[in-house]
Amino acid sequence: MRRSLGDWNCSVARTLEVLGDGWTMLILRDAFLGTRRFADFEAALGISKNILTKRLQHLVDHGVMEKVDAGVHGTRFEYLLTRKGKDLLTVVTALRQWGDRWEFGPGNEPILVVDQATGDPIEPVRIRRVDGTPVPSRDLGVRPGPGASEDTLRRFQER
Amino acid sequence: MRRSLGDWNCSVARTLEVLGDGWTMLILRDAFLGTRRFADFEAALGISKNILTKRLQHLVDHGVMEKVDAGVHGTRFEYLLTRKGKDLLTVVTALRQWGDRWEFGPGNEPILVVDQATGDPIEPVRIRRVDGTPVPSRDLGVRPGPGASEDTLRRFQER
DNA sequence: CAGTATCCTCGCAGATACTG
DNA sequence: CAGTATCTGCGAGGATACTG
Repeated sequence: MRRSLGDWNCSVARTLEVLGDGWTMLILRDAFLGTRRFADFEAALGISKNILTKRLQHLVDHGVMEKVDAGVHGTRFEYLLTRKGKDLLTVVTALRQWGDRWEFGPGNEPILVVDQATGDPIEPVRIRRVDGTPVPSRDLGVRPGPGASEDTLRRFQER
Repeated sequence: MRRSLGDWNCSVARTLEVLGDGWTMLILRDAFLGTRRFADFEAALGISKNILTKRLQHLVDHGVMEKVDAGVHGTRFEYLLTRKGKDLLTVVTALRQWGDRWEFGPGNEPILVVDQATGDPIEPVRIRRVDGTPVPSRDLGVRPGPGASEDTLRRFQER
């Protein structure tokens, strides 16, 4: 039986529980691009209503989006990214960036990260040393952190 | 009917086609931590053999991992991250980081990114300005890039 | 427009047994 | 050890109709 992702003592697994679903990431991508209304998500993604309802609800439940009534006359709901949600831009960007590099070819990015004040493009996510210099991925390693399980530690030693 | 993710003209969707599955990300997490052998993935994840076979095969097909015979006496297969695969560390790190911040609390990271030469921890992924200074997520915006569809552009204008 | 409420289908994932 | 082969279920996702 597959354990629930939330049971893992692992931030990666916990995060996947929130957005591991196939649609969620695409909803977020569109949200970053400014989509706010139910019908717009529906049309853009070609997702069925009941699924979209469930996904949006799930995101609201986890505090990633908030549902606000932006109705001027009558009700009109909008789904907006919270701060927690906006903080997922690194994840979306990392995904896009990898796709640009390995699955797509450069120059085709449908999403661009920009400085909101100036509108200028911003350098995409990178892993850096503490002095700020970027590290090529071949020079990067990984080791268990403070919260790692005994099992993780053991397997890490063996390698 | 749901379109195949690969049909989208979007790097995010393309990437999700490679690793959008529920297990794949966790396999990669363990791969980064040094897990190489079939049985170790199996034990660590509690995944059933046939599924694991399929996932690993999928990753090999997409050039994320390679299956090599590391047998000294007899055959012993190992699944290793390719360069393309190692380049996913930004994605895994972004996921972990978000989980640390929003779902877990700090100081619990089972994975730590380190400089392979020194072993020192490395600053996690961030989005930065061209001058190298990091940008808080609330100051970040997004706009359609070169490859954006007409539809995306239109919805972006409306917001 | 923004959803509920049903019904249905297909495929992912699990369990188990077997193989070189 | 590293899989393949088979059977089974269950639930995510789709289609459609209906509602305030």
